[in-house]
Amino acid sequence: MSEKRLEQMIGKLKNKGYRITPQRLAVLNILAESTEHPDVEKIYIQVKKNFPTTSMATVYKTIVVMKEIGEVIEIAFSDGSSRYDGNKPYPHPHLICTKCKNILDPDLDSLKNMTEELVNETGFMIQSHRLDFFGICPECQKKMNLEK
Amino acid sequence: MSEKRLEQMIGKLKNKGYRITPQRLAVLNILAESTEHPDVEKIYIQVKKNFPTTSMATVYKTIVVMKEIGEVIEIAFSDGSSRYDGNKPYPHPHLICTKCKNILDPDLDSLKNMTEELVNETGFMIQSHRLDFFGICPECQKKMNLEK
DNA sequence: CTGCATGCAAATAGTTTGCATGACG
DNA sequence: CGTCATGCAAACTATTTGCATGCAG
Repeated sequence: MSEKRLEQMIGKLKNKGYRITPQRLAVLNILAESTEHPDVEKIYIQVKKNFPTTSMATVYKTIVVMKEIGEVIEIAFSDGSSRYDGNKPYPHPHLICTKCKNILDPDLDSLKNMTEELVNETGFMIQSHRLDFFGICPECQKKMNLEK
Repeated sequence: MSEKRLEQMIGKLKNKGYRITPQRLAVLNILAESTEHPDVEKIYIQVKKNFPTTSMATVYKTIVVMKEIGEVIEIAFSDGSSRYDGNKPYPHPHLICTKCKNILDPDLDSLKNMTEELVNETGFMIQSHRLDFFGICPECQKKMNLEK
């Protein structure tokens, strides 16, 4: 499944004339496999396990390339941090726990209707969107109750 | 109308024990009046017109305070830039033109339903959200057609 | 082989902080 | 008057860039 995803990413890279290096592959692997929307730090740590010489710069450069060719999306937060998603590199809703920082991808079909409504009302040509919900996940709610 | 908004902001500041300085007032004025979601730069330029000695640091510090007391929201984008809204300092949808960078506040009542749906499905306790649509506004669409 | 990718270090940009001075309450 | 805010400059942090070397194609 995410095996396929990795193939897709590699294919697109080759198509665009980029080279497939071991470091890039390692970064792609994490971006393709991970459904947890990792940040740069996390990717870097992971990549170093297999490729100890890898530099932060390479991780950043790889992400820039992947964003450019539309195979990775960035989710930037107001605190300056960013998380990345190469598993579903298209706009989709996020459900973010402000306690444990986990990010889920809920299904929200009604979003399509909302977009259509917006087009009709405003005349905008919609290109993409961003929908994040912030809250406390059930697990963290339990923990908070126990602490009291 | 936004006169009232300014009063609100001032009141909250006083309540929390913060002082009302001319520089803060100037920043608050812009944040309260403006429906265009200005960035720090824009606020700074405006404030300098009336208070030439004002520093960037003061603008930043004022924004930090206003965010803390919930009277201003920040909209951070993936390119690192941020825009601020003191006119409607609560979560609401944005409609952003990627050409001219204008930001509108559309009405989308169905968002409430969406949130309820989410709570039922996931058990999350929702605290806030962020909903941005990116596209081309009607004016920019016209310009693009003329250029062809 | 040729040129793009790597990785180190230096540069950058936006934001934050420390501190002496000034002014709100 | 005491304390907090200002404004300058320095510090900081995350990201980007330049360049010599390495390696993919």
